[in-house]
Amino acid sequence: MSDLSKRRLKAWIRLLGVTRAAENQLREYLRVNHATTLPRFDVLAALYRRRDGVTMSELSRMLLMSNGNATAVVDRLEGEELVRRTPSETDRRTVHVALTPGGLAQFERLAADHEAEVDAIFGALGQTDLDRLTDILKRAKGGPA
Amino acid sequence: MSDLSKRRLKAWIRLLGVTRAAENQLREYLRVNHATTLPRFDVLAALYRRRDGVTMSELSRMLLMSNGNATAVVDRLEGEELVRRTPSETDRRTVHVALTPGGLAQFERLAADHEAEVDAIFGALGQTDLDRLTDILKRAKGGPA
DNA sequence: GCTTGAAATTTTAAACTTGAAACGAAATCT
DNA sequence: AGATTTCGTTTCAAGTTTAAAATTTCAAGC
Repeated sequence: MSDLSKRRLKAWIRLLGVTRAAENQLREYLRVNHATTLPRFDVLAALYRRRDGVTMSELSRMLLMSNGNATAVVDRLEGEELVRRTPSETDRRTVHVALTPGGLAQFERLAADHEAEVDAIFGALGQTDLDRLTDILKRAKGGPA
Repeated sequence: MSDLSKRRLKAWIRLLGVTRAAENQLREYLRVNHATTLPRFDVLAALYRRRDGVTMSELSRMLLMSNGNATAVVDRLEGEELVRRTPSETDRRTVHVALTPGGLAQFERLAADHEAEVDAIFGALGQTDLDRLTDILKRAKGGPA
């Protein structure tokens, strides 16, 4: 139980606190102003980034959620016609998920507001802060692998 | 849509990714090695920090979760005799929640392992990194209020 | 004392989340 | 080819989470 170990723990607790607070604020924002939720937004954002579509497995890996959960969220979005499932031509196990035109339109309306809200939450951080933060997080994650 | 705004968004996405990855790793660790979950651990940790007990409202504020959710988690922990609810003497609306001796013992078994796991996850970060990270997170949170 | 409003908690319904199990399909190995 | 294993997805049960409504209690003002 070294001193450095305790400092890592404290930093993690603070990291968790800031992240949860920001998530709560974004969740509230999406709920009040756009009547949607964070997981829905996350899925739409992932599909926006990969416009050609992704498999269910890719999706759950991108969002760090279980495959079972990805199925459930996509089910709901599909029910609202925001997302479309297409069976793969080459592998009958695989399913491709992609935005519908309606889903694309909805996401584009959301994205700008979402960015503005993030900008407000982290408004206290300037260029140098962001660079340092990004550098630290990069090394925390995969390490210099 | 300034450039700085986009950088804040990217930093937030990375922050979220690192935090979720770490949470997933800790969740898995607690599940496999201690047959428990993150929310249970969080509640026990909060009650360990405030050994005299806290009210339900305090608890939900500390953990940034809804009051209804705090009720549910405490219900289960109470069912397992890890936690005890005591009505307040002075205010009949309030309930004090505290660790039972068994809950205290279980948390102390968990805490060291948890710290070691956090230490492993963030092992790439040294003293300077942690200081910088903490400083940035402090300013991100409340701002210089 | 009575009313009104705020506070603390619980309850409820719906959504989210996970891990495990089930399923069909593809790949590998004899 | 046939058997086994692996892969991709869905289904399932249990637990987590939230927001909103309901309940009970307290505090103030009248």
